[in-house]
Amino acid sequence: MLEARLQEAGTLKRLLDAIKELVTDANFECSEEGINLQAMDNSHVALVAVKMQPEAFEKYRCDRPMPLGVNLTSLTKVLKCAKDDDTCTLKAGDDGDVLGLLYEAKASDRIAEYEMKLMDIDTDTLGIPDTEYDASVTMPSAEFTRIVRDLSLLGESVRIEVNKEGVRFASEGEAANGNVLLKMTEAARQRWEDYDKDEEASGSAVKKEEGDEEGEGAKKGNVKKEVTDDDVVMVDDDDEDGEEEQEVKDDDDDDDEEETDEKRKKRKAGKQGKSSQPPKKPRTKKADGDGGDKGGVYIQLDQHVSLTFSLKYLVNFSKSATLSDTVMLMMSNDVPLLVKYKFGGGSICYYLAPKIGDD
Amino acid sequence: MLEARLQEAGTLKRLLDAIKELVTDANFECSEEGINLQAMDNSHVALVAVKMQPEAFEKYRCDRPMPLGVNLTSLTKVLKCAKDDDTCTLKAGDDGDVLGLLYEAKASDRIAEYEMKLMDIDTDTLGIPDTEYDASVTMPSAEFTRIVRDLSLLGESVRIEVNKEGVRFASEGEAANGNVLLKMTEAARQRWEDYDKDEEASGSAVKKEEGDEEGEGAKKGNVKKEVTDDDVVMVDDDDEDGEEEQEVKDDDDDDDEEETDEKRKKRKAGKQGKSSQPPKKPRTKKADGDGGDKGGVYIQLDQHVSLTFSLKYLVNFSKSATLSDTVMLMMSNDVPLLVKYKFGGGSICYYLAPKIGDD
DNA sequence: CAAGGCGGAG
DNA sequence: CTCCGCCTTG
Repeated sequence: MLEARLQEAGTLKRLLDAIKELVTDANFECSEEGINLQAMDNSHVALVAVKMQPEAFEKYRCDRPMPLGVNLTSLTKVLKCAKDDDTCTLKAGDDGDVLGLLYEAKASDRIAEYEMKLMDIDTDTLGIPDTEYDASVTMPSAEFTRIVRDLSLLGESVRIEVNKEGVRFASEGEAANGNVLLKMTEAARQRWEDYDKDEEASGSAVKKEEGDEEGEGAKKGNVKKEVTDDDVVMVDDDDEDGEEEQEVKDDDDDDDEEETDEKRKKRKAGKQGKSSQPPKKPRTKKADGDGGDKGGVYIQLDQHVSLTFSLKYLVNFSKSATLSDTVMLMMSNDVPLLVKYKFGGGSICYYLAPKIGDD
Repeated sequence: MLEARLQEAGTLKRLLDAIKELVTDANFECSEEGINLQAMDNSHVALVAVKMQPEAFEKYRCDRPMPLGVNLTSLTKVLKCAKDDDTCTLKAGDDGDVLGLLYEAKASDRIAEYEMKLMDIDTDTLGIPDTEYDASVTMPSAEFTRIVRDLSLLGESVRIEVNKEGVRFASEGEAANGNVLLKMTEAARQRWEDYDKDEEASGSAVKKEEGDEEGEGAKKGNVKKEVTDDDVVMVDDDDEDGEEEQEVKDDDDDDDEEETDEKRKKRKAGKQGKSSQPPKKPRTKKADGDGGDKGGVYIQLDQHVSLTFSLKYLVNFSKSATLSDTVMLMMSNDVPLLVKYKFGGGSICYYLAPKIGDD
């Protein structure tokens, strides 16, 4: 029996908007670990993996692992019936042939219930290579969206080159060639150097994706559980209170002359939007001399990489910018690119193999 | 060698948006005088002439005249890759087979470079008739956009009639006829009576367009203006007093026996919209009483003109409203209409021959 | 209200 | 397979 209450139906709506064009049917693998979805895109070129941990939910309960085979087109329709700020509760019985959705308006003067038929889906669960990436680029998701959209006007593919000064996106087309260079900035480094750490600590590092799959399929109860459900509720409440107040006050990111802890947190709240960035310790140093509190990229680099990808897919991936203000691109030569968006209590990862040669 | 740096890429983007549907390929004639473009529209009915003087640029250098044959569709794509407030630098070598575009974010953490292939274009440079226009109408560009869009819903063409009281746009269609009358106002006169002078002084009067092709505008001065301001003001005052009645009479010119409520309403609706026409205040007195600071038209008139044009083209021309709040319509009987928009350091002129007879 | 994406037709 | 028109989204 599954019961998962999401504070904001909008989260789920945006999630489905992000992947519904890539994948039409997928199993929502529900367990006490949360809900995971993994699927090849329709043309079997890209892979999308969504993870929603119990923390993503206001309340989460799942007695035993169960796969819920969902037609995403149908689910999208059903979700359209929710208002973004409705509370959304997912329910499934142990037989798992129907998914119930309950929408409750915050004012609780409106309750809507939907039931969606589920289906059996051949779960061709693919192992995701457990890569240590040579290069990791953390950048504003809107910037990534913009770049791939721009370049897709010119050509079919983009070469992404990372060195420690910056990242370059380059495309060649019939009518024109173009390249965009984003420089690493100190401000970006400070903003993001711990961005992915938090997640590893909480047990959902990139590398773990594969393990999860096997865990679900093969054994049960064996899964790591660093987080208890009780914690989830409490943490969630805390966030609620704190964020509200902070965001109200937040109207100027500009004036960080001297940075107080509070200001710093406020700035984060504003900057991250709906994303989940846990507050990080105050950093007294600031050095935003290189300008802009939104631009810039942060790069971690073991080795120079240069890879070519289909823009069509990247454009599709970039739809997830609605879920987070930040995106990470993880690359190693000759292995699939990982494009990762983190959002409150979860993440969405896209994998795309590089093009070989210069086609 | 050409190097031209534009403060805001948005200017160029808007310029291309304005003409790209009319013209697909054109030569950018670069010289130390600036950049000029002149082309017939695809169906060889209209002519568009763009001028960007060196002052339009933050930095401008062009060692020797060179024509850059540009496919505007491609250029539009490349320009889409710039953010509106990026600095945009155009570069071309002396061989002129490639146009380089460099976009720099103001924060300078983002640099994008594009290279566009150029082409050879048969430069059928057309002499633009060197007309002394009998009538010149200066008005808010948004108003013009609105009027031609409105009327294009009814019919194919519009008759533009100018007398010294105002300008009337009239269309007839299967389902309905409509006409919009804009009156000259004192406020508009004050706003615009010198509007085109500046340009004359700086050597780019309307008549000069043709001259520019050959070299430099030899002469200056264009619209004759025998109309005295005094007359205008007085007339305007009269209008103020008897606005309703005057309009009735105007309508009578066309066909009306007597004014019905319905007609009256139609006319008003047409006249107002988002436009200028300030609500008629009870005859305050002087001309500035008609005071919107945005509405009204300014008319210079030697001779009454009445010409008919294809609305389809005018609607296209009116896209340039993104470039300027003001548009000038210059007319003489039986010669092409000139629709002119001026913007920082440049101008865009459209020429369209009138329809003959009543087709 | 305008632009981009999708679907249908030639 | 390409182009045009309709529909949806920002």
